Amino acid sequence: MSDAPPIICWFRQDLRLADNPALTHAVESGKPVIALYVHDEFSPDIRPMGAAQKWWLHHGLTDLAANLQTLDCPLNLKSGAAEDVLREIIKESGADAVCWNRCYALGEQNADRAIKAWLKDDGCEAKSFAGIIIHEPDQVRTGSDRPYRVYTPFWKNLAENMQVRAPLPAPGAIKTHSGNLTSDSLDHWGFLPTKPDWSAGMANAWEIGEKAAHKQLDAFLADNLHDYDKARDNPGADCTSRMSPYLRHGHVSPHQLWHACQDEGRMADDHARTVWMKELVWREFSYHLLNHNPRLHERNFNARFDHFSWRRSQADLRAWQKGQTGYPIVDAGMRQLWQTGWMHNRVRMIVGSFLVKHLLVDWREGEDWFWETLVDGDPASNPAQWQWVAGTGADAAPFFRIFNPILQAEKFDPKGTYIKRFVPELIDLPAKHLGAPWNAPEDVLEEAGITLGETYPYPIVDHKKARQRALDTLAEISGKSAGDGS
DNA sequence: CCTGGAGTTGTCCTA
DNA sequence: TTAGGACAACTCCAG
Repeated sequence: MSDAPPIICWFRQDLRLADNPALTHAVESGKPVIALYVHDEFSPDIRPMGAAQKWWLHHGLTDLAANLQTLDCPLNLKSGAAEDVLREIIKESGADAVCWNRCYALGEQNADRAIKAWLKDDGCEAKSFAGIIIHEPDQVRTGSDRPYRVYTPFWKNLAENMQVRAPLPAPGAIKTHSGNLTSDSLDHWGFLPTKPDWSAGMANAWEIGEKAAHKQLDAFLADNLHDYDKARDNPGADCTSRMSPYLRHGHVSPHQLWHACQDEGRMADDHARTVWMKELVWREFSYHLLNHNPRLHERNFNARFDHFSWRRSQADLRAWQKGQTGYPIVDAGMRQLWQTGWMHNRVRMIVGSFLVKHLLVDWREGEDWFWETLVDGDPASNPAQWQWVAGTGADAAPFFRIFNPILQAEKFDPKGTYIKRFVPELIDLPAKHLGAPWNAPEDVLEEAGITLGETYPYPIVDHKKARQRALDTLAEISGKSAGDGS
C-alpha cells in the first residue's frame, strides 16, 4: 500500500465545514480523509426522520457535498445501519481511524457506544467530539450532583460557568483518500417528495446550507437582535432568528451562534441579547433532558400523566392538522407549518395548548405531527417543548394555564398580518374580528365574502366550554401523587 | 437534614 | 377601566 491508512470523518447532525471538531481532527491527523454520511434507519431505536426533515436533508447534503468538493473531497453516501456501513468501508479502504461529533437521541447514542467499543477492539482509533451542543449532558449537574429538572437553575449555572470554546475555522485544505469508494446516489434515497410534490412552499421559504445559515444569522444580528425580547412575540413580523433548522442539521453550531451574539453585544441591547441566548440554552436543556430521559418523545416526563385518558378523536386531530379548527390563529399556525415546514414559536405554544387542552388530545399526537412536518424537527427540542406545553414535562406549564386562542390572536397579531397571510379566506375581514370570526356581525361577514361553515369553518369547540372541560379533567390528576415511577 | 424561595411564554373574575 | 389575586400543589435547588 502506497497510501497511509485513511481516517473516516462520519458526518451526522453537523453538515458544515466550519467549527466541526470531528472534521478538524480528521484533517489534522494528517491521514487521508474519507468523508461519509450514513442514512441510518436500521440501527435499533432509531427514530426515522420526518418527511420535511428529509426534504431539508436532501438539500443539506447537496450543500455539504459541494462545500467539500471545493477542497477536492468527495462526500460518500451510504444507507444502512451505521455499524455495518463503517465495517464495510474500513474493509474496503483500510481505514484505521473514525471520528464523529456525538449525537444524543437513544438510537444514535447506542450506536455510538457499540461502534466505539468494536472499533477499539479491532485496533481502530475511535474519537468522538462535542459538536452539536455546547455542554455534554453529563457535565451539567446540580449542587447535589444530579441532572437538572428545572430550567432557571440550569441557566444560572451555565450563565455563571459557561466557557464556550472559540469556533474552529473551516479547513483550508483536505488531504483526500484517493481510493475509489462506491457512494449511493442521493436522488435514489427518495428524500424529495414527488407524488405529490408538496415542497414548493418550503423551497420558497428557505435557502439551505452552511453559507445560507450564516447569511440568515448575520441578517438577524444586524436587524432584529436589538429588540428581540420585544419583537419575538409578533408572528407577523418575522423577527426571530430562524436558526432552528440550520441548527438541527448542523449547518451552524451553537458555539458559533453564542460567539456571534457575544460579539454583536456592544450594538445590541443587553437584555435582548440575554433573552436570545436563553433560547439557545433551552436547546441545551432539551438535550440534557433527552440524555437523561431517552424515551422523551414517548413517555411522560411526569409519570402522573401515565394513566390520563386523552380523548381519541381522529376528527379533531385531523381538523387541527389541516388548519381547520375555526380558530384563525390556530389555523394560521398549522398552515404555516404545512406550507413552510416551520412555525413561529409563539404560535407553536398556541396550537400546542389548543390540541392538548381544548381538544384533550394526547401531546404525542402533536409531537408526531410536528416531527413529520417540521424542517427543524429536533429529537430533543420537539418532545421537550411538547411536554412543557402539555404540562407533562420538566418545569412545565401548570394545568390551569390554557391559552385563549382569541385573546392570543388579538394580543400578538393585532393587525391580522399573520392570520391573513396563511388564512387567505379571511383576508377581507376587519382585524378586530380575526380572533373570533363567528362573533362578527352578519353584514361584516357578508361584506368580507365569508360564509361560516362553507368558506371557513365554525369553531370545532367552544373556548369557554373546552377550557372548563380541560380544567375539570386535568384537575383529577393534580395533587394525586403518582407513586415512585422508576 | 432542614428551610425557604421559586418555578418561560396565562386567563378570568372581582373589587 | 384597571389592577390584583386565584387558579394546586409539588418538587426542585441552593444555602
